[in-house]
Amino acid sequence: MASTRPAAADRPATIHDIAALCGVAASTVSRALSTPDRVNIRTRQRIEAAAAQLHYIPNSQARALSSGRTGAVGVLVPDITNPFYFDLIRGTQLQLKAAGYTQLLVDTEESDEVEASTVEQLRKSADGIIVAASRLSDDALLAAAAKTPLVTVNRDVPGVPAVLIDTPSATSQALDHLVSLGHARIAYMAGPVTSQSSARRWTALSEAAEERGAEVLRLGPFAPKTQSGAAAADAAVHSGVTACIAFNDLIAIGMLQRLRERGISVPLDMSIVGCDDIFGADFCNPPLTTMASPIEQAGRVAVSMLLAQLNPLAVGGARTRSVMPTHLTVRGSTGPAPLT
Amino acid sequence: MASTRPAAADRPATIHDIAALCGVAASTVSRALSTPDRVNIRTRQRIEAAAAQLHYIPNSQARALSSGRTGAVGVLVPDITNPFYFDLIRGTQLQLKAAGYTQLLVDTEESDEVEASTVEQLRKSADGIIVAASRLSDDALLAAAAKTPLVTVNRDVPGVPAVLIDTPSATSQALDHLVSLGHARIAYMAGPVTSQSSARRWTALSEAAEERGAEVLRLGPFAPKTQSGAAAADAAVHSGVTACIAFNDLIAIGMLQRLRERGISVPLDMSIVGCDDIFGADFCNPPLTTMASPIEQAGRVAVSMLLAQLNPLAVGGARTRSVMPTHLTVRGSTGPAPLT
DNA sequence: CACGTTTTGGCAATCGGTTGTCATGTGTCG
DNA sequence: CGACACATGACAACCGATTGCCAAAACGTG
Repeated sequence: MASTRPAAADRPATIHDIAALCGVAASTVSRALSTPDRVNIRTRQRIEAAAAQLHYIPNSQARALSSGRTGAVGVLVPDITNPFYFDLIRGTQLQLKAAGYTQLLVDTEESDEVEASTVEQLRKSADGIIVAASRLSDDALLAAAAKTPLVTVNRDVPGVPAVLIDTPSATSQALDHLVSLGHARIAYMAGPVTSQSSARRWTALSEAAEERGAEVLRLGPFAPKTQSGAAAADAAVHSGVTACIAFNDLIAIGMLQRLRERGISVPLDMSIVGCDDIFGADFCNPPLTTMASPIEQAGRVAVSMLLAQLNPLAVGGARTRSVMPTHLTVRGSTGPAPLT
Repeated sequence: MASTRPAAADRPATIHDIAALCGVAASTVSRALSTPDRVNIRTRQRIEAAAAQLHYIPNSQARALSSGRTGAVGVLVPDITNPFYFDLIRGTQLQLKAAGYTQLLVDTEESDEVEASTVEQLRKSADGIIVAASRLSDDALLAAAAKTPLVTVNRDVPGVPAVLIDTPSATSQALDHLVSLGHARIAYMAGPVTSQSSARRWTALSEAAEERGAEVLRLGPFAPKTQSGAAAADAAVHSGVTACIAFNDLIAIGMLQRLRERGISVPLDMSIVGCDDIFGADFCNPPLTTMASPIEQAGRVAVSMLLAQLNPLAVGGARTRSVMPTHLTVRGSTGPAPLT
């Protein structure tokens, strides 16, 4: 049909196109689509019909610019290739999508600098941020949280909403498990020095060990990668312990491989406990005894907490801290202590 | 200092703040920052100093709105939790960051509908799109590529730039390997029906089998998850083959687990070949013989091809197709055919 | 029927940049 | 020394939506 409008080009439709088609003002279209109550139901239906007909998709940039809300949430993880984060990412992705948000996933490469600059960057282009296993200092996190809605995962800083995974308590379970199997000298293969969860876990472990009269020693730090497992295994063997609790499954799996290479039997000569129950923990050789937790759920909870900050509609203050339970999953990598 | 300007608030600095500080127009600031040559070097330096002093960070929304360029690239994968994509994602992330782009990672949940709507969505908020293992039809992909710069990975559609992983040729290698071990009846455990790589691989495999006088049969389809491995293993056992080539490592690993449960020895009773050499393929039990390729590099190449589309500065036409080599990595899951 | 109240919808400013146009100012050359 | 090209920077129009403000319309009531 011959139209007098400038161009019904192939270009995506805007509210102006809709307005022209309906013979109303662009602002009315905007209202009809975002605050339906402020507009006559019949006008609204005409507008909705026109929007559908034109395959209208709102321009998120423009919306962000004028409203200040971007509809995006940044999710920062230290290492995308660490399977631990798969489930977390999956959880955040699902929950964010359900709420109509877009996930901006960034790998901070275990670097506090990348993390800091990303947080700063995201302050403009995201409505909120979820930071997993932050490498930032408490102060930096606190400052960031003051400027942007932010939720941490596995990082406990007073004043910053957080989802915590209760590995410390699972650590005691792991210790009990090993002690009951007759192990008396146990090593903790520590994670990065900047990792708060590693520190918390070691504290819990050494306290629990004292109560039970077991001896624990701390080795490392080790990078949370399977490659570090070789060094960890060698350190463990050299230290003479009969059982190890690793910072995470990656290190534990790496140890398994190295010990096998060295002809040291797991669990006959050495027992290994991992942490996180990542992809692979159930099919490595031997299958790994590890501390499991509902990671995907942690991601969902983190999103919920963040959204509660963004839309403080609920009267009661939103939960600002959530602790995910963790339990020990016993598989084949732990067994009775070798006879001396 | 007492300033006459409206507000030196805590709010992030804009080019207007810089302009006011330097006593020039905002447009000059814009030019100084984006087209430095168009501005006097001394003015420019003053502006740059002011920008640094004010910790100026450009607002990406505003920039996107007026320039049309968002500085973001969408990366679509069917399943974030599939380890195959870790390396790909890592590759795209690194290369994109190096080029100053932001990665928008989306999990399309193996759904063509989600994929289609995401592509449409991203058309506005990203400068280009990389689609891994697309579930869309050739026509849909072609149409999308016409509207948005787009590169596919592992999906060959004429007219759409693509990075292909040459698993078909590796499939022949795998077949040779198995035939030389004495296997005569071999099953291919197919992937999703919508997966083009699965189809291509089957074609290559059946052709190669004909040349070599081996018998191959196709079982499935199976979902690319370890859970499907159980069904795959049972189907393989029932079919009476002595060796299987699986669509990917997830299925292969699942088969390993199931066969172990059923007391069938790998590789004594059954040989298994996977594909992708994902995380876990080297430490499962037994370690998996699999077809390996430089996935991270594939991600980087995909980004390069996309960026070449975005900035067609090079005179010669950009490469529109790139094939990544694949080779067979022999580990413990394959061995001589059992004596009949 | 007049008046007050509530809906309803239009106008225009605004978000923070980019970019085309144009008026200067500077330098070079014949 | 005049003419001309070019470098420079100001102005203003946009990009596509949101939103405060106000006027017109619709409604109800006495």
